[in-house]
Amino acid sequence: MLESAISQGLRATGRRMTRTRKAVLALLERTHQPLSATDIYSQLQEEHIAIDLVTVYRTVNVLKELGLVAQLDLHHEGQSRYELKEGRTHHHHIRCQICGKIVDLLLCPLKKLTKLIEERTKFVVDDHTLEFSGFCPKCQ
Amino acid sequence: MLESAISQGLRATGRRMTRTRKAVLALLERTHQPLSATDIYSQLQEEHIAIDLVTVYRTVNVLKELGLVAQLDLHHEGQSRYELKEGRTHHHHIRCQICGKIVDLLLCPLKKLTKLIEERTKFVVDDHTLEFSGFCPKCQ
DNA sequence: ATGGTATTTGCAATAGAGTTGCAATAAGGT
DNA sequence: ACCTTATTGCAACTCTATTGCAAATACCAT
Ligand SMILES: [Mn+2]
Ligand SMILES: [Mn+2]
Ligand SMILES: [Zn+2]
Ligand SMILES: [Zn+2]
Repeated sequence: MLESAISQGLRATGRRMTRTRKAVLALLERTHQPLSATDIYSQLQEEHIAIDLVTVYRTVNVLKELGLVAQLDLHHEGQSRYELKEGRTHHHHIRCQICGKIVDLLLCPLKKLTKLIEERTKFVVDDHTLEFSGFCPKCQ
Repeated sequence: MLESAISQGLRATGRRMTRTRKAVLALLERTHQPLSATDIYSQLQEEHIAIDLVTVYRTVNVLKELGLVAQLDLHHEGQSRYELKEGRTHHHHIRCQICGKIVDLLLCPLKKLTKLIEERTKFVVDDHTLEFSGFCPKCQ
């Protein structure tokens, strides 16, 4: 189970598995859209799980430090979104400009390009972001 | 000259070419890095050109509406940057994680990929963002 | 050149995302 | 059950960006 596997990662860095961390993890686990901090906050409110918004921020930051969660900064969305990495490989997203729906693109086409860029720019490439936006089937 | 060409675009939309718009345009024209609003503000301060920060924001938004300026939201930079489109074609950037240097990547490798994504997701793709980060030659 | 009018500007207030300080609470090893 | 240390909630705060409004200014018509 994810929760106990994660407890280990938490303890290994002197951290503790808490009620709020369980709740955030469980929500991310069962949700298939990347969620913003306020999404997480209000979803847990609806489920009558008491958690402060600041705790949501601290929780996603811890999970990010442990490498369990990816932070997405989508273009023209004023806030970050978070999704579990668990199992899933590196991938990118497309977002509908009308309804906001976000779909995974289960591919990353940038391996070759990275080498080309390193040759041309003399940078060492460490990371990249790639995101598409447009109109989903329902909103066309 | 850029300024008079732009005056036309401004007037065509019932707008006016002003002292502050000239100053922001001239700065973007002579600078080769994408600039944030506060960059523009403080650079003009140094040049003893009086302009309020809110006017900088309003100016880049107008230039964006006219299609003269591109807004970049780079990953993990809390603020947007702006660069003139004048002459330059669609392109992407790489940023140094140490010194913040931003270099143009004079290519966009996403035309074929866009079609593939449209077929797979049934979205109509309208836009994309692509950005690399790493370590520049000096900071390695 | 002068005047009239709509646009633009600066200032102050405001909004929204995210962070920080600190006392109270709770996790978990003993 | 106890003790120590990490975590939480609340409030205050930071930072980027936007909005309302009165004063200033661009620019068109005279
Ligand atoms: Mn995803
Ligand atoms: Mn550029
Ligand atoms: Zn990728
Ligand atoms: Zn492109």
